[in-house]
Amino acid sequence: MNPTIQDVAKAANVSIATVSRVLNNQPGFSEKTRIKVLEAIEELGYQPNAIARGLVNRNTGTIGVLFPSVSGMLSAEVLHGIEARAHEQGYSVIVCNTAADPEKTLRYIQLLSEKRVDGLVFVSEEVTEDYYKAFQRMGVPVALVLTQSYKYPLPYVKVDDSHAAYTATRYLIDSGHKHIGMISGNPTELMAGMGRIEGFKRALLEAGLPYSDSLVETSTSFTYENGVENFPKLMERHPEITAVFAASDEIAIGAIAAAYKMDIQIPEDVSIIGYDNLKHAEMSIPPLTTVAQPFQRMGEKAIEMVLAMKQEKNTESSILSHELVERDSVKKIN
Amino acid sequence: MNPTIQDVAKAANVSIATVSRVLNNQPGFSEKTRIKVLEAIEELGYQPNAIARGLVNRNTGTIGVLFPSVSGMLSAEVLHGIEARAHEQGYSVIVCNTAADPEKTLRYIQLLSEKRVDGLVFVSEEVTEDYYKAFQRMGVPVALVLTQSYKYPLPYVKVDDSHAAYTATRYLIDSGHKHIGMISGNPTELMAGMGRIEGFKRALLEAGLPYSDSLVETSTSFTYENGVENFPKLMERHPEITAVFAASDEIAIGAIAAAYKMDIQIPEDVSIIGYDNLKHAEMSIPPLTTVAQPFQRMGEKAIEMVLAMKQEKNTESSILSHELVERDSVKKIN
DNA sequence: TTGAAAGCGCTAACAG
DNA sequence: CTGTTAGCGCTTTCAA
Repeated sequence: MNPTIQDVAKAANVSIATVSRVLNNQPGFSEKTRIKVLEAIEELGYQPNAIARGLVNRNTGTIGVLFPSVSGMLSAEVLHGIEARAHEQGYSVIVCNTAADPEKTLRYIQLLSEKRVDGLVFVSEEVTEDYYKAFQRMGVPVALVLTQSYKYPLPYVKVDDSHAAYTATRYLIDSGHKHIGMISGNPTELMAGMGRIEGFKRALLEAGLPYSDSLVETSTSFTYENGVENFPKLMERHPEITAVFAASDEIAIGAIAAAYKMDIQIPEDVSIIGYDNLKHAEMSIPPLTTVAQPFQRMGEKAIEMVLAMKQEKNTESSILSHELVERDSVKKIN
Repeated sequence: MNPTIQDVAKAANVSIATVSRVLNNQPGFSEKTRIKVLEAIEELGYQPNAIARGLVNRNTGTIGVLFPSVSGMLSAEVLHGIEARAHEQGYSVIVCNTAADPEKTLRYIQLLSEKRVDGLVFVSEEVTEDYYKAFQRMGVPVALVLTQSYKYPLPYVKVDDSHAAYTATRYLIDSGHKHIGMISGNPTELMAGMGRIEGFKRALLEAGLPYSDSLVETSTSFTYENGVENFPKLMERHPEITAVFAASDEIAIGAIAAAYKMDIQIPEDVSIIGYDNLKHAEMSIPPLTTVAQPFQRMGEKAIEMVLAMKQEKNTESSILSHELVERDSVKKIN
């Protein structure tokens, strides 16, 4: 058995209340007793029991994180930021992989609720009514990452997808391209999907370039496979295209692979710009020009938000700024 | 305030003991009271407090995981397996990013100890004396992943690196290559580094091919950058080389990038085989032939091990089998 | 500056 | 079948 505060008290010849006081640095003990207690602690190798502490304090010093997928670079980056800031602030994080499954998600929220986590970070998924109800029952702060809710007043952190897509497309236009296509992710993913298409469209229109829906090839998701599959389709329908905006780096890299097979040179024949700036992007051949999302920062910010909400009960959402990362997959033409 | 077991008891007109019984499905209540209690629970929206429960039961249903880096595909995959199996068995997982920093690691172990986690999974790092002492003080099962300890009796799960490296090299030899080089990771990382070099060497020798230390270019780590940096060095020193074994997929992809710049065609001029089979491998151009490590399975196995140790107090380590994944980065010559 | 004692919410004997 | 009660290890009044 681990020694308890009782053992320490006995060894130091004081009451447990006193031990508790020095442990928590609360006023009410002399220097002499402090030393005595500290010595006893040292000698016994005493470690406070965070569980007992949590029971009386009503806080556990842990935050739950819900991901639709924990493998995947994107989640890994966000998690990294979350973990770092959380631990820095004295919190631990419990990770849950919902696999984007509503039932599983609900079970996890329930679980985290029973474990009395002090807050929740919810990543990438849409907040359904069920989820929101569960959040309310928990009564702890919840922050959204890479998603937002129009129905429920939950603060979020993300980039302005539409704006970022605009930036990417604009870069293609400024590089001299006039025939630009897009391989989008799943447009029904309201959060990530629609905004990017919208930004793409706006950039084209604003530049006086013709836009038609056939210019965007929509995928079911944001994967490499989507890229290899859809690039050929897009090029077949619009052979005049000289540049494409991919809604994710994975799609972009898939597109590059497809192009390679079709004997289309990147960027000589067709330019490609990605979205995300994951590790993959710099490792591709050619290195991928892309719009960076600050994933780690998002994770950090999310923690800051839930911690702030614990105090002040409400926080602002934040739109983090994206950044264009120039590498070698876009050719400047004139 | 959340309703407590007291509230439920009151609402159902029974004692808290009875409520506890139906909650835990312990014998000692009639069907009628069961219903009553369940209704009360439903009505109040009662959720058992896992913290209180943990205090009396002396188990928290959580397992701590220590990673040297939480970003990085490799960790993400392992974590995925850990998370999946843990939750399946009713456990949650707390992730800690040690950044391979001894002090930080010690602090985390301490923290997890105070939080009374039921077990620990320790990934990729060497177990120092300090760590081991801390493990002992905690008195909970610890399983090692992707590392092992010769000094301390800690069960581990990994692949046989030497054997896997042998397999990779052998594949190159069987494909007709006679001049084979290697770009290794950090050989001072006893666990991952040495074994792979050893396996490489053995395959060469066994095949009657000449081996010299200059055939292996050692890196400081296992990254993409190491690959781009060291491939040219290796080729300069040994222009006769027609195939190289890279100690990680990232190194391999870096090497491919370097080759691309040097106008060396992969696999026409030089073949490359990787190690790990991360997502990157299939996304590279050309798709990378590599030796797969079952990372997810390792994570699952690690949880199985700590859970088994909770019962039987000792478990065997396990060497998972690697697998050669043929893609397009190795040319068969004759 | 200190200690006694009442919980935090729950489980597990022990009685009935 | 059911209730009473004694803790689990800690924090926090309230007195001394």
